[in-house]
Amino acid sequence: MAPTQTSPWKSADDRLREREIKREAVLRAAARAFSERGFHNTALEDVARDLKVTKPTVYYYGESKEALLAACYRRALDTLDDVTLAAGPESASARDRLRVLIIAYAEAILSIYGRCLTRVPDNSVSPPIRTELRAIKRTVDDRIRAVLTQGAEDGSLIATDVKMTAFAIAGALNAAALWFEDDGPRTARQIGEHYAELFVGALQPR
Amino acid sequence: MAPTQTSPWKSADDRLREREIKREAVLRAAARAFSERGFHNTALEDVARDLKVTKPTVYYYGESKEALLAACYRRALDTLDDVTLAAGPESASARDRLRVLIIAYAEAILSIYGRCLTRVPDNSVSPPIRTELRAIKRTVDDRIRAVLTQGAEDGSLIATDVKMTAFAIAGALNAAALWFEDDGPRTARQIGEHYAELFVGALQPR
Amino acid sequence: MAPTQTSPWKSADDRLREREIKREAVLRAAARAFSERGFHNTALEDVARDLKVTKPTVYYYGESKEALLAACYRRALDTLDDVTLAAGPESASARDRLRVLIIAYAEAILSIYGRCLTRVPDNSVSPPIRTELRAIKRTVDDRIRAVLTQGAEDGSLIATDVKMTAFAIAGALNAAALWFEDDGPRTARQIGEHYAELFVGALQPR
Amino acid sequence: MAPTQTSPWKSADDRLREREIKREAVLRAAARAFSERGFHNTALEDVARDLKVTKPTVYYYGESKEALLAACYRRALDTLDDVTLAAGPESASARDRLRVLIIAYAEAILSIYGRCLTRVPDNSVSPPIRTELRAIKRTVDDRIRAVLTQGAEDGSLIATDVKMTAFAIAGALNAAALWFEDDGPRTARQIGEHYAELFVGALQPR
DNA sequence: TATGAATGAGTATTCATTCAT
DNA sequence: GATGAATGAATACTCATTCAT
Repeated sequence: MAPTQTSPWKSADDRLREREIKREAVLRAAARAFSERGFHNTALEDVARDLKVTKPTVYYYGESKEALLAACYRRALDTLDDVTLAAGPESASARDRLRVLIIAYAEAILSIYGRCLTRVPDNSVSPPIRTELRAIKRTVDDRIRAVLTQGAEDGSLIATDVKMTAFAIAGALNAAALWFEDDGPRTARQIGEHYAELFVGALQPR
Repeated sequence: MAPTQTSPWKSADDRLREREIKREAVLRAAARAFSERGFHNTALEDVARDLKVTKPTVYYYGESKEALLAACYRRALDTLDDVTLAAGPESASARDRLRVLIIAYAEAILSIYGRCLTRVPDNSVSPPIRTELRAIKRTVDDRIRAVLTQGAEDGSLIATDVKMTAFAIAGALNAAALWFEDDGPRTARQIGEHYAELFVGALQPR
Repeated sequence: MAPTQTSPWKSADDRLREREIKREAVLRAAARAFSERGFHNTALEDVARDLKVTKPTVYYYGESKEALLAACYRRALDTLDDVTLAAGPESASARDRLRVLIIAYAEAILSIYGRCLTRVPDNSVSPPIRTELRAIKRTVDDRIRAVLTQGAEDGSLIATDVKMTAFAIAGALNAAALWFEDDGPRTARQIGEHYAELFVGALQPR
Repeated sequence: MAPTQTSPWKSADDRLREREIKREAVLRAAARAFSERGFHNTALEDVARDLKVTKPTVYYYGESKEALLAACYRRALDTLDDVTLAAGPESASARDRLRVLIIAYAEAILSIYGRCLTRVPDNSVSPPIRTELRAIKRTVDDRIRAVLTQGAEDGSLIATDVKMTAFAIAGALNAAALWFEDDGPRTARQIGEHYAELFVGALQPR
């Protein structure tokens, strides 16, 4: 509900919110440019132009080009972290959980940040940040393995080699992020469902 | 057999051969640097230093930086093209052919050129070259699909969705190229065998 | 004692006074930063941070960065002008006047503004301002020469080459401003006395 | 003697020599620009223009702007180090040695590198380099003090306060470097002689 | 008064590429 | 064949300055 009397001055709160919105816009523009044109083929000037602002404004919201990339990576990985954690109730069968997880993973990895993560090699961020990012990747990988292990135990999935199977699933989904486009014929969710069907089918005990 | 009288001057033939050897060395050094440090984080000066020569020498064997990258890509794709074409006699069962193909694909994609192909985004080569390369990729993909289709027909494999299955297989193998190292614990062949087992097992009719 | 009824609103007078105090604080902070870190290595943001305000506030009290520097220079030169003018009564012997003058000069040149003057080259202010400043320097120099000339006349000092002697005295004192620190072992006055002793002794007729 | 047959190709030796000459030219141009316009008011592009080359050429001979400044400083300090070391035979009277030393110091400090040293504050070089430079300054200062001490001992000079006297001498000479110009009315040597006369006279025992 | 946001202008630095030797 | 020298073009980043609020 809007206040009866709206002040033309923004409250401190509004300003903070607006700032967050703008920073998010900068990050999205960067992620889009980086994933489409490549990190080094993108000048921050390009990002600025896409946003219809000037270069220093981009710097006002993002410390440096590298920091921008790192922030995009983190957005992607944090989302992956969240969604893989929440992949269905532990009470459900591993098969159902795997289905949910694959779909959620697909949606995350096919998002603009996810595409940035898979398409831009991490050579361009400093080793400490690289290490930090790899730790999250590892966590996400562990979540996939956990479901497969559960499946081997409850008999709802065959998983002779949990590690490799997890790699194959993630690899296949990541590969999809290399060609996926927002305005393509299928939505991220549809692709996720397709892959879920494929893998759950392939891992179905006979 | 060496000639009875060896001249200190090289024959035109020798010269050509030597030139080929040197060009190959330049390409390998470039592929290694590009895949390890990234295309734009690699200065041709670095490549030159690795070879213990100077920058103009690199130019003597490689037209330009972009051309060097394109040549690395082609080396990788041509090999993939060759090995997928030769994946077992058409007379063999699709299951056996798939096994052979996966192993051969793995060896190719885990080679230094294959790693360059998977790790370096193709944003940095000109659109025409990109198109050319994608055509070869498509051919290779078709080879995988063909084996899967054959498997669906001869009953040695289940492949409800040939296209996606092919993508998943290639995606998983390509993903392996992101972390594979020449001096790691397992050889490319071993990894290939592992994946072959995994996929052939998963696609086994019940 | 406070007025019986204090208004929470400041009088126009108070406001002016407060403004002067704040401007002085800005100038001192600028002088300190410029002399310690250098003019170009100091961003106005740094000055603002030292004062715990923001950049536009600094602009509110100082027209521009260059104007700030010019104001610091003027503070220093005006003080030098004042103290060298007041160096002892004309009736005193030149020797005594020189002693007083050297001490006063030392105190002025070792102040924060004096250090700013000696440490920051005047390349960064516009030629017109440079000219203006040099005129004051010249005046100050003339004051020193006048005392030396008086000494040559009244026989209390030997000064075969007034011009060079004046240069040497000023040069030595200015040089001290390059290493002097407020919290060093000796006060500005002590250093001044030391130099006074040195020069008066050296210029003592035999 | 030129060889009877001059080859149009430069020998490796010639090349090295030429390179040294060019590097020296770059340093001199940098020192000139830095001391006249100030370090930060000089763009390397300006230096390049003075030399009629392009910016990257300047980089070919000088690692970075800071390194260029440091090299200028070192040129100046090394010369000061050399000439103060060689200030007359130890057998000579301290008075004569002081005369020689002041003249030599003056010539060094009034050279283009010396002027760069006195006019450009060392805020712009990194702390390690600053430390290194200050060590040389200290050595030079010690040389002056040593002569004064010798003078106090052999009775050829009065020096009640060796440390301050040395500071005064160096300060006065350094100050001269602030206004000296190559095409001014007096040569560096003349100025040096003038100062030598002044100080030796002032320090003459009565 | 004081501040958050935005910008114009400038500059150090890098690097692919060329060319005379 | 191979190299030292030189350059054109690009780009990240900084900072003084302004303005609406």
